[in-house]
Amino acid sequence: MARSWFGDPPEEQIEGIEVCPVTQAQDIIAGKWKIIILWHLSIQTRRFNELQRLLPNISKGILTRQLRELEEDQMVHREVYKEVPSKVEYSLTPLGQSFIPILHSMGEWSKKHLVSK
Amino acid sequence: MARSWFGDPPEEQIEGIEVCPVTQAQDIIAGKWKIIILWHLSIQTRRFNELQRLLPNISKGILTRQLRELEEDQMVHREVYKEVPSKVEYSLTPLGQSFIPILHSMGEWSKKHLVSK
DNA sequence: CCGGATCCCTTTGGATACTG
DNA sequence: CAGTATCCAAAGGGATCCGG
Repeated sequence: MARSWFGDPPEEQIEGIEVCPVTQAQDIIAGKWKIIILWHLSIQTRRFNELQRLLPNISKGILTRQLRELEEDQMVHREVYKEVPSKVEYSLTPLGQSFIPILHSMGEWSKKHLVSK
Repeated sequence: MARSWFGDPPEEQIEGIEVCPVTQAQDIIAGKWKIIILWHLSIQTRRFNELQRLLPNISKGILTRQLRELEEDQMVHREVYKEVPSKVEYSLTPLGQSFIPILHSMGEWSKKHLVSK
């Protein structure tokens, strides 16, 4: 698309409306299990296997990936213990903890409005 | 998946922990644009074209699909005006409105914690 | 055995052209 | 204006295998 004008044809936004702020959050909590994982971790620190058992039918691979992504987004902390049967604990980072109220609101909202859906 | 056992083989849950409640919510707000759309509608009712312009680069097809899914989940109401240049307005249903506090919390959280991520 | 990497398939998102 | 239909690309998810 050639810009055949001089000057600087502005991007033609709708009135000066800025991009809504939830876009960032959306990005972090996307993924089929992210919110659920965060919710469980908001209750207590969990080991890998515990998480897997808590989640309906998630596979190891997926769980690993979702956790890694949450780690990259600074939401989850991963603590590896160098033991014989290896042991890894996941917990919320400060950023993750700051998200807890929202998680619990969502939990309440779910229980209240989505009962038997 | 056939249950080849008599009795009722318990699902081998970890201690009596029930499925976390956010699962339902997760399902509704999954989808790349759902939260963003809901957020915009929480500010005011919008027409199809307005939404399309408010969202960065969403295509008609996707926008339609996301809106339809939100409609199925009773989050969004679709009002069609039988006029010559057709006109459709989207707004939040009562259920959708009950979700507003969470949307705004997420917005605040985003602004506060994810500034320049 | 625990945790994770790999591979493959399904689902989702997206560009474009066409319709009422 | 507000969609549908089609086709394509990309992401996401899941079974299996690998390293300690």
